[in-house]
Amino acid sequence: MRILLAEDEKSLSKALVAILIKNNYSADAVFDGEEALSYIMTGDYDCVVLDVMMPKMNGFEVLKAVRAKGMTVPVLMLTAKSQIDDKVEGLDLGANDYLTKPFDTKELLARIRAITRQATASTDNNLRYGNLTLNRGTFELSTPTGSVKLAAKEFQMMEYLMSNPGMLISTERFMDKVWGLDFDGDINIVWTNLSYLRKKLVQIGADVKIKATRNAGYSLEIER
Amino acid sequence: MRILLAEDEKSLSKALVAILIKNNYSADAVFDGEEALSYIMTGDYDCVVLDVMMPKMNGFEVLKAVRAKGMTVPVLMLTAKSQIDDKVEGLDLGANDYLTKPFDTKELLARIRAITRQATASTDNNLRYGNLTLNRGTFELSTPTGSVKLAAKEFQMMEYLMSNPGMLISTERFMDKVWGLDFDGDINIVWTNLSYLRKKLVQIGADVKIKATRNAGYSLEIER
DNA sequence: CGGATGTTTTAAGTTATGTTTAAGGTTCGC
DNA sequence: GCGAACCTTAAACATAACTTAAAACATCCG
Repeated sequence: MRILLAEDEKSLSKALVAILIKNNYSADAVFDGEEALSYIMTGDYDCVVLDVMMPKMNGFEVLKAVRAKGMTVPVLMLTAKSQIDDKVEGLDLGANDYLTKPFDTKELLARIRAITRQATASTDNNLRYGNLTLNRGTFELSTPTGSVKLAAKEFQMMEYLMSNPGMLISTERFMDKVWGLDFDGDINIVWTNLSYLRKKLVQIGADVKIKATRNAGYSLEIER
Repeated sequence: MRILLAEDEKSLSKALVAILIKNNYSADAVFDGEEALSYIMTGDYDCVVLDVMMPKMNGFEVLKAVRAKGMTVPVLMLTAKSQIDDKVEGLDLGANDYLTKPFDTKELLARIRAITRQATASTDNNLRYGNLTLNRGTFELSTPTGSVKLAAKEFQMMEYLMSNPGMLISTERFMDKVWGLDFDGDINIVWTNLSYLRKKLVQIGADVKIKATRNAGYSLEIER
């Protein structure tokens, strides 16, 4: 689950990112409205936490632009203090929820869970494909005959594959989605992790393979 | 995937085209706003990268004209430096995203992926002609009786043929589109790949042929 | 703190597949 | 029937994809 945090106050931003990561989200931070907008437009995020007061473009302007493009990504807005007018304006523009500073981190996490749940609309915490089950809480990937625990990156790759069964996902897309746009390591890292994943699939006797299509990408495929 | 690059600075333009082609896009370059507009109006492009500062018509004027005609092609604008007013103006006019010069080529590619993904997600991703269907996501060419996977070059040639059905396309044109202007190999390479394509067409029982017209070019033709 | 354990990333070597070259064959227009 | 344009095939080459090992990092626990 990838979250974008747009908050210009550096110390708060840093603290929140740490908290999010600790709670198994992958989080990217941006510090002004323009950056926020252009990161959101990549479509790589499952949730956006958007401060209203920001340099260059404020949170409302960003939200307005995002919705104008037809993007439905859940947005949680942060307002400095409980301004009724702010709330009304934000709701009109299509924000999913509000939080008034200062807030409790527990509440932030709860609201993030709430709006992302709404979006994914699935009460079931497991993903299934073929004889595979991926438990999103424990990172366990299992078949009737065995199970392994996935590491975080492996888990994100598998989660992405399993939530788009049969769809082709390019190496670059994996990079964008799992490592984030500003990662600048080698592309090899995707291949390495795919390799580990495949090994684990064999280990637990999965009837699912990760199939490569040269120059195009990867997809899950049920064997014979 | 065809991309139009409108950028008047020649050396930058050339470098970007080379990068785009290397990444399996087929790219055309234009050097002023008027040209850009008339190329965009052909409707042949899946994405436009548009510099703001250009001779004859600037990027905003072009964008405005394009949207006024009701064209929804995704547009990525390039601004010389982070001008807030520019961003706001462009967004109002219907740009899909922004990039501030100088930028990293990796970021450019990521943003192109992002805006084209949005666009292609909703619309049909297949090209059709005769009993043929070309899936642009998986590179699969199929008929009711069979299907094959195309290699990247084959795919680009076929995509180009199918998006200009019946049109005559010269060997040189193929070279430019698929291999790029600065490719300096033999012309034979086009023939070789056409040959492979034809073989695959027969294999899957296509009712479409790639017809050669001596000294003129190639075109798709439905066999009666 | 400091060693143990597990994860992520880098590096380097290997394999498979797609791309290009090369060379000879065929067809067409004159 | 001759030359230019086009076609085909196979072999040489290039590179995307894969794997493994080891280095770098992070986390946990005494």
